[in-house]
Amino acid sequence: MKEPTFPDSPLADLCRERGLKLTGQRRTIAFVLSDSDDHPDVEELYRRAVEVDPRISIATVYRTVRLFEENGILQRRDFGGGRARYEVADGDHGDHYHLIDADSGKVIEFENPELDALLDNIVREMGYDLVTTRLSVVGRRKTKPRGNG
Amino acid sequence: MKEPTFPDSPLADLCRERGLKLTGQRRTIAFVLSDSDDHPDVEELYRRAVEVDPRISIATVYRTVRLFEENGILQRRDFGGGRARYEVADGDHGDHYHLIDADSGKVIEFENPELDALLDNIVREMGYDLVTTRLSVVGRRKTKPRGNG
DNA sequence: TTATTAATGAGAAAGATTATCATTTGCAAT
DNA sequence: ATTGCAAATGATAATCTTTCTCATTAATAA
Repeated sequence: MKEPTFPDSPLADLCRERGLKLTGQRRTIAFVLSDSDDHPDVEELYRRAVEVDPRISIATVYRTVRLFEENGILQRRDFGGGRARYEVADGDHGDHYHLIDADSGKVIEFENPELDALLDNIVREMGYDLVTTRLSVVGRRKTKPRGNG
Repeated sequence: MKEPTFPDSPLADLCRERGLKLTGQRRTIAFVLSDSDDHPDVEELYRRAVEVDPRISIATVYRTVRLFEENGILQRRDFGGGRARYEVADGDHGDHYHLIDADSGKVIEFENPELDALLDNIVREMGYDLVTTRLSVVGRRKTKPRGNG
């Protein structure tokens, strides 16, 4: 049998809480996701999952990632490059945003309550309730902002 | 020969200004784009272009759209649904943003100087110069905000 | 443990985009 | 206007990501 043993991750618990069947594969993928603080694509998630349990197929990673997204456990992101990337969804309040370094492509996360409030306001004044915000700003590192340049 | 006759569009001029060879197909695609105020995908652009000049292939639309994006003439957008969508790039100031109706998928454009300023500020304080902002908020139409519901 | 129903694996299929290559075209110089 | 040549195009093959199919396997409740 050789089932790999590791504790249930926070995401695995969430999975159960939502009434989703907690299969071995989902447990593994949830574990891997809870362990990640970056924005892996499906291919990368598959690589990490296989390290934990080789008895997993990429089709299942695709399926699970979609399931988790539909259930608000994951959020899909598009940073260009043709493939979707995923990260654990934020809680009820305090979305976070992404700054992408124009030169290196590096993704830097940030939060900003003032921005949260402003967006909420703008959307409300247009007659809508805010559901999700997808914001990424592309920036270029400033050339030594100190002194007189 | 049967070359369709229509004036050079603003985008065609831009194309020339950037030193790009202005072929018949590019002229047609530029014309179609200048004429569009929505966010067509490549398939849709192809449809519109063929109406103007049937001697055009979808491969060329893909190529042109990529070329224009690389030269800052177009901006690629991702509204979900698996295909890239395009719109004419904003000028130097005043990006615009998108509100997506969660139920209908309709895209509503808006501008907001306060948001422009705040984003600029946030990015600057992180040590970057803002290059592009990609913001779309998903919202759900409020259930009759009048009275006491 | 058994039944039931859903999930999985492996690969085929679909959908979007890019590459290939022979042919055509824009454009600069004649 | 003609010529020459590099670059663009058309048609289609190839690639890449994601979804689907279906026989097999596994999770949950009784």
